[in-house]
Amino acid sequence: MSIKSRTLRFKKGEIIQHAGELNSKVYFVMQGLLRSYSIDEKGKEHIFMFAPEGWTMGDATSANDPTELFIDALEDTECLVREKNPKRDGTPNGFKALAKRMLVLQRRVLMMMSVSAIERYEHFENTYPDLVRRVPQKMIAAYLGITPEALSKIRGERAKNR
Amino acid sequence: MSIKSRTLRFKKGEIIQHAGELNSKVYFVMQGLLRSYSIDEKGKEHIFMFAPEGWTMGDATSANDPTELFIDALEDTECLVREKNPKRDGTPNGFKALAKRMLVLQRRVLMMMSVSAIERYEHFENTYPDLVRRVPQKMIAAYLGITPEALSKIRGERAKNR
DNA sequence: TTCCTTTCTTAATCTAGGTTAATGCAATCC
DNA sequence: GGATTGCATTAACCTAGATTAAGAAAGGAA
Repeated sequence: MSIKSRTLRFKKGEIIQHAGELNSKVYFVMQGLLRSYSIDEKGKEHIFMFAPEGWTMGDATSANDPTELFIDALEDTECLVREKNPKRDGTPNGFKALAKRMLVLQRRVLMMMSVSAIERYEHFENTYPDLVRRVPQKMIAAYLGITPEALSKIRGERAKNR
Repeated sequence: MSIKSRTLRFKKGEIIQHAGELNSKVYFVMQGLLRSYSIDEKGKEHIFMFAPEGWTMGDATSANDPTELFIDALEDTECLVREKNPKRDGTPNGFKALAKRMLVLQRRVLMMMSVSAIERYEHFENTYPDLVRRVPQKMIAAYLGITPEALSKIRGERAKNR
């Protein structure tokens, strides 16, 4: 294990990454505890993950895009820092593809925690405009994590208000 | 793009992968629509993802472990099939590490959809026994996707029943 | 120590979404 | 064609968890 990487120390409470800034680093925790989290419009924190000893912490966004998560140290922490996204290939199974799927998953987890069923539905509509027609309602409900009855109600109410 | 891969066709409704069996394949959809899902103890389906044209569908488990998801075709589908987990390296940023993080995420999404707050808390306890003491309650709540008040109530009730 | 801030708990209320059940429709099979 | 099966909708009721508020306990800083 000797890709170029240096050791960094963070003090308890220190903010390592602010959402919205560029940060191409990944942190491997040797000692201590990091966490990553987002803050929604209401100011509420949603913790994406904890990284104690032996875990790796990083935002799934590409090195060129603004980060979506805050990262801070919950304890005095010592870790190895590396650059993320070695830009190998574009094959369907390459790093890039995996990284992209990670990002989708990261957002999905955060959505499940922070937004209401109707917002998740609307996000689904935007992400996959054609699937709304290709897939039965009850499957969309199962994807959103609600019952078909709840989805039907939501859609009914939304249709009324317009 | 020419890793060895062959084309397969599935008919609408066909089940491509059963949870619990070994399956080392990854499917890249050329035409049609696949979905992956789990079935919980109550028999309820939870859809993990849809894969229309251009998307890749695969279970995040390693090629040697039993799968956790069902995969079926929602439409007649044509796709490229490849083997997953090219076993490159064990560096913290290698495929293996990424794949492991994917699996954790996959499970987390499914948990958010299918299990109650108290079950998520107990799963957290088992996964990170020491973090329960190292991290403030309110942060555990933010990780579970509930309020600190709700977590406090849950813990209080559980302490009573024993 | 004392003060101050943050965290945790308890309790009263509220609400999004679940559950159950009935109905109408569309698709599939004989 | 009729019969069966599965899907979508509506409505009445129920419950897990949110919200609000107020104390109690626990840390930190002086």
